[in-house]
Amino acid sequence: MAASPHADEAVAIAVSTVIFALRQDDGIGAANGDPTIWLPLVRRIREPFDGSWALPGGPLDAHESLADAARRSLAETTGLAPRYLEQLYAFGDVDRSPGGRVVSIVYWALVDSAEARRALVGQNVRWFPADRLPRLAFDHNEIVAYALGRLRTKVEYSDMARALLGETFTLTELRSVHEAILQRRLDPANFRRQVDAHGQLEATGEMRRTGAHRPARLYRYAAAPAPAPAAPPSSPTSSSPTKETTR
Amino acid sequence: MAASPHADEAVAIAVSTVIFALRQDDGIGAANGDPTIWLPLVRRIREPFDGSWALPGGPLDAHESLADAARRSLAETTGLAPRYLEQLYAFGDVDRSPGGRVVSIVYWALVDSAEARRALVGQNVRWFPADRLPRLAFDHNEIVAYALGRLRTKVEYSDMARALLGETFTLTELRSVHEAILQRRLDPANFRRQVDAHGQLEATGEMRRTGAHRPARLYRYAAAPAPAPAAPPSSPTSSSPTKETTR
DNA sequence: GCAAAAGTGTTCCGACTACACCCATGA
DNA sequence: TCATGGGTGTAGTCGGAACACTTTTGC
Repeated sequence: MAASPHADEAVAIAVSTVIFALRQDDGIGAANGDPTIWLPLVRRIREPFDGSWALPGGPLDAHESLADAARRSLAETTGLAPRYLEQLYAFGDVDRSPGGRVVSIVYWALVDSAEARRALVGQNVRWFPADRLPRLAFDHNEIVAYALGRLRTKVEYSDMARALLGETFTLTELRSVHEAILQRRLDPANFRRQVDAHGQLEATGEMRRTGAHRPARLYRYAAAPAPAPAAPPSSPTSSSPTKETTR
Repeated sequence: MAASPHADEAVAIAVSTVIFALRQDDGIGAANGDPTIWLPLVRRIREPFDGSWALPGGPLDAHESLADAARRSLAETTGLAPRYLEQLYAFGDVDRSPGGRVVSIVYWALVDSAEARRALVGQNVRWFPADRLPRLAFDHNEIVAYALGRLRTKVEYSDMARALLGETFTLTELRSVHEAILQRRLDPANFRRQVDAHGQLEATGEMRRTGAHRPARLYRYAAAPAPAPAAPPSSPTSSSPTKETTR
């Protein structure tokens, strides 16, 4: 049944997700300590762009919200359940998809390293370092670049980096997350003061010992995560924009 | 191309715009100097919400970009051509539109006062003060509240306020725009230093004399507007997200 | 003891704030 | 000359950046 008088004039809606995780290794096998940003892509198995790598996603089901569609397609294609999920942008240029007009509502997401290892990697799903991507299907290279920009600006003023870590962590681990995203070194002393000035961290009392040096205190987040993709008073469970997620 | 096996499961796309302007008067007729934020709404002439006020908008045409659809529907319903236009958010809750699933890609826009006076006000188009809206159709009250939040956070770090003013203006006029949006008084001395620290203003050499006091210098913006809804390197004319429009 | 990372202290600087003060005009 | 807004000067405060220094471990 056609959605408009002219069947070929219908506009399809798709929901895709740029999902980030940190990995220690460099892809060749050397775990050199400094984590870098990786993301999972799925190989397309039909035209257009058959064989190309693309963002996980799929059509919007009539009975699910946009965020639910993002979570579902993510689970179906990669097996991943993100800790953080936020709408990025709606991409709707007329010519962005050869062979049919598609508006893509794109989300971006974060998973911690443990969850990332759980991904269903295989013939058609693979992790790529965010700064060394192949030529992707559609306008997905641009979309990833935009998502990376958002990740980098948002890590500086929100607590969203916590979604990339486990329950407890050292300040050096938290700092290395920020360093991986911002791609520059941060002063350990100043970083420490900045994070505990926000008063969201509490020491667990435990220590983590690694290497030939003083052990580090372990911390956890005391406060709930900043209401990132939470809702304005109205609809608490479904998808609504944050008070101000974007600057 | 059928959108889905069941016609009633198709998801429609609409594009709507929250468009802001400043007005001196208070709606009753008293021009008391302090401008306030107003926005135009259109009266719905069919179900659902027949008779209710709603954001200007309409369906997405298959051959136009999202931003073009926003501009077109704005021109058709209100006659307005905004100076500033940027994507706000895609609203897609399942139950937001009784009688059919609709995903609304919402833009927000600014017009200057001269353009605002040009609007086709009539039986079915009227301006409302942004903080005293009636109950609107759909989730449009929430959408306006979200857009107001974005306006208020963005005015503090971008030059987007210029879209609400004419070619030349005094610093007091520019400051009163900020005050109207932020709903608080700003120190004239500090405001002056902040704006010219950004180095975007240049004095025209002209003066504006109003009232029984020292005339004020007129300024204009020297630099091009910050690339608000401009494009990452690729597509210069069409709709792409800004480098970082959202915080 | 020595290297290395954890953690503390201190200084400098730039941005924002508050507010005192002078300037130019119309009435 | 007085009221009013235009415009300048200046001292206080706050947060970030830089970096010296101490602590605690493994070897």
